[in-house]
Amino acid sequence: MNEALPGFERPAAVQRVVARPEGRLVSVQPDITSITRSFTYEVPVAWEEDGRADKVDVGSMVRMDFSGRRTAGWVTAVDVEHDPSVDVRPLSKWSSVGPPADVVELAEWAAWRWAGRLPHFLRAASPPKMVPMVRHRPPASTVEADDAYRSTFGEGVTAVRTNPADTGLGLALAAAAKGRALILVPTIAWRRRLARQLRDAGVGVAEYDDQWERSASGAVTVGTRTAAFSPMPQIDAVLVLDEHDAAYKSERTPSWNGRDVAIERARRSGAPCVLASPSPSLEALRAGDRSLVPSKAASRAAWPAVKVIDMRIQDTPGLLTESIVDVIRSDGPIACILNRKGRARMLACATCNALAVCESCSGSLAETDDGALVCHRDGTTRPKVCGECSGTHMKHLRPGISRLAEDLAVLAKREVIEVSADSAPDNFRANGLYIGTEAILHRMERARAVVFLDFDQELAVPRYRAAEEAFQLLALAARLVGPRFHGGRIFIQTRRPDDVVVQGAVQGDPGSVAKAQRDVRQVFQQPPYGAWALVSGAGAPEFIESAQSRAGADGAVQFLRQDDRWRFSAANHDDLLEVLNNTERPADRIRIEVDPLTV
DNA sequence: CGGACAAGCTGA
DNA sequence: CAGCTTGTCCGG
Repeated sequence: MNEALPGFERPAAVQRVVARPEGRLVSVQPDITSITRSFTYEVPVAWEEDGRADKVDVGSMVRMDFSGRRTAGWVTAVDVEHDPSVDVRPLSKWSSVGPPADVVELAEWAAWRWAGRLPHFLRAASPPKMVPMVRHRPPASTVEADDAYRSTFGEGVTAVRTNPADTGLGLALAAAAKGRALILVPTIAWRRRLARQLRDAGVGVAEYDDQWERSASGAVTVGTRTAAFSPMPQIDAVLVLDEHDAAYKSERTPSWNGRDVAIERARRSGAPCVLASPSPSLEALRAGDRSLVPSKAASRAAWPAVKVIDMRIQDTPGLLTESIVDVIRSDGPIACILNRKGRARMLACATCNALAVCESCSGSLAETDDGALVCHRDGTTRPKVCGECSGTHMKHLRPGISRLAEDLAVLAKREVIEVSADSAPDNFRANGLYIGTEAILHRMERARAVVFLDFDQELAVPRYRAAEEAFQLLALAARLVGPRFHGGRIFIQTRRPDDVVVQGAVQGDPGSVAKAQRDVRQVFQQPPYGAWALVSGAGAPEFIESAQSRAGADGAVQFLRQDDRWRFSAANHDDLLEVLNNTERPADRIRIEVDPLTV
């Protein structure tokens, strides 16, 4: 249409093609998610005169004409060969310093590892505002590591089990004592706190990504998952605090994990890497060349006192038992936890109080419309009969939080403050009684006691990581209430008092939980002893079909259909990603989630 | 992603 | 068969 109108020709720049390029040639990845390859451009000869040409390096952020429009991009290679069969256009602008060459390579690795697109990772690695230049500064580390942490940063990867109340400052200082340290934390609040503490201790700190330029100049860098792509010119130590935290995993596609990028980055830099957590993930224990755990006595002392309330032998019905009356009437901030997430209904036998669980997988059973019991995990059904005593009367165990809050107020003889995702108090009163979901544990900084009103719900979640997640909640509660000599107490109401997760907290022994989990995961080849990915979306059926024909009959990758999504599983990531990355993408959208947490 | 162009559809 | 929609390809 435009071409037909006189005087409305396209701008000359768009049509200009360099027939025989005179300047240096570079590869550029356009900042367009669906474009997954680089294209050759010329560095304009005129840039040689004013020094702009010297700034064009791998990672540089530039602008150029691409397919008829002006687009941003990253230089992914310099001094590339001229291919006479394609036109070469000049770069139109040098925009900013970008990620250094090793981070561009790291981003390429991450795109492979999570079957994602390169621009996504390059964005995470890029400055939020344009940076005209970076001056490298020598590391100004005058700190000395505490004796307790002096040998923590050794060769390779070390999984460190911390005390629940450990703020990570000691480890962070030990990392900074090594030189240019990269420190990852799960939340921005933690980043700010730790950066302030390090500054107070005399460490020059950059907070990623707000202080991108400072990070690029070589400062000790603290940040959340994206900081794994920080532009530090050199890395002498990597520290990941609370490495088990699900916040390290991006919930959007590609759902990459900052901890795992940090491990890879440390490996590539030859830097020691410490993965710290009060409840280490099996992934960290497996990735670690060694692990450091406190003695059983020290660990026990660092945990709060844990009181288990056996719900099978309670006289009063409901979740508000006699055993918690004293604590909810006592002083100090008290948190009562009742997770309502997931609408899974649970049933218990009216006669013997046994929880209705699946015989094959011990997932919780819900009641179907026609009165049978169905397992959330594997879908098996059985008649509404108690597995313990053959009783046929079942009671529902799922009161709502608001209802419970009223009863709790009566019982506690004080005001009860309800906390949920959308109604959270700005600050927690020193003497308040709170009830809500596990979000409370993430919001409060300190508590006198934490009461898990219905811990079976955590144990019975139909996911392979249920036990690990349940124990992480207990570790979080342990952090809030502090060690037993501090008076910190946790109350666990459960029908499974002997469960390894509950006993792990009672004994203050996370190791026993990890060991039990490891055995199960190894037998069933679950992560990290196998690699999983979920594929869903409109294009999924087509994708699965070509993936299956590609994987062939040798069976390196298995395919399991779960409703409208498929689970790919393989013995390791190499086998899994070989299929995921080399299977042609269908026209319809698909979502690939490598290492899903909620299966 | 988004422009270019091809092939398919529709109404007179 | 013009005029429009929908689909597929490809970019330096």
